[in-house]
Amino acid sequence: MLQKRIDDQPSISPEMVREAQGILHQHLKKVGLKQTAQRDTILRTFLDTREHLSTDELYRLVRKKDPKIGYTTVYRTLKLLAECRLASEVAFHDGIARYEHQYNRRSHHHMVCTDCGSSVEFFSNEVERLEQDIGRKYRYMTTRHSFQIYGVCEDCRKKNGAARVV
Amino acid sequence: MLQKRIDDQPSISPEMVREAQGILHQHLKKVGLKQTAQRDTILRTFLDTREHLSTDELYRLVRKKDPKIGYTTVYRTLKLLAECRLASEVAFHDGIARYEHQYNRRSHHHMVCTDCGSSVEFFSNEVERLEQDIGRKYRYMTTRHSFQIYGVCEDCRKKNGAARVV
DNA sequence: TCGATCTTGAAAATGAAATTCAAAATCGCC
DNA sequence: GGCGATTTTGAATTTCATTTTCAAGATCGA
Ligand SMILES: [Mn+2]
Ligand SMILES: [Mn+2]
Ligand SMILES: [Zn+2]
Ligand SMILES: [Zn+2]
Repeated sequence: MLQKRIDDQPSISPEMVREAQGILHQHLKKVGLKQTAQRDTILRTFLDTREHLSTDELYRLVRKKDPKIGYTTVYRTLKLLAECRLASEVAFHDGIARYEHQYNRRSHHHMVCTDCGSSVEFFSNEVERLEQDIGRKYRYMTTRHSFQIYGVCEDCRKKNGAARVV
Repeated sequence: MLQKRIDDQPSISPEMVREAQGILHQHLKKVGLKQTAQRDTILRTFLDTREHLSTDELYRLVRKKDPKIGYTTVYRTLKLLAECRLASEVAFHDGIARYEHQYNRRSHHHMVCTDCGSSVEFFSNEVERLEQDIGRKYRYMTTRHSFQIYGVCEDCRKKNGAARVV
């Protein structure tokens, strides 16, 4: 899946990788789980990307670093990363769960092309504020929100236009 | 699933049922499909509710009116209703697709309790405007958006608070 | 009425997510 | 360093909503 990005952030620095691993290790200790080489490999592979990865996509990347790591472990580790706020699930409504970096990352939303699946990220303070306002109004203790815009990107409109002429 | 409602609209009038059926029949003719008793029964059952129904929930209601109607027909008819804008899918992220009335209904969004699954509806012009703004900015032809707030409702907080004391 | 076309619904297939379980690894403790 | 209780791993299996299949039945224009 293609990714068009608004911000062109550099890949994550070694210090941030160490910091992120520290967060994972601390979380593991806190909930009585154990450090493993698999979990570290999966975290490092995840940090190496800036995409919105499905479990399967991350699994394929992890396999290159250690072919013995199984799909189930990747699936379970992604849940762990979400637990300690290193990753968060993004809903593109294509029927599969996707994850992206969350640590040291500015909160943002996505506009998704329903033709090619590519996406752009955008920022909106209004949406953040709305969560607070509506939560207060109806006495919910809000935890998160989900906001996506769907449409057809310029490239796909051009392609489809050309196809129609033929 | 419980439904707390902001607006307390009366159940749909006979005129609106007729009107909605007209819209379905017109759509069927337009795309070369046929009128059937099953489709009419499913539409009427759907209009009788004001909930956010899963296919299975609607199927159970339809069965009471005509036990011979199968799950697959309900599933397919809900897609038809969405096609002709009588229904729309709502994403509560509980793993199943839900549908609600769309015809003559003000556009709105949902705040969902992650404990009990109940929801409140709210209105926001800002969100509608944001779809336009972001679409224009990144040259997407936008078709729709999806916005939900998640949290814990007051009732669930009370219950959990009580449980904690015990 | 006729017949081409569409519909129906039980059954099967699909596919992502979740669970199972026995062998292997971790880590606090001595 | 080694012990052993506890957790992890990963292949295999299960789950479950959704989607497809297909043969018998219904629709509707001519
Ligand atoms: Mn993103
Ligand atoms: Mn609603
Ligand atoms: Zn596109
Ligand atoms: Zn609740």
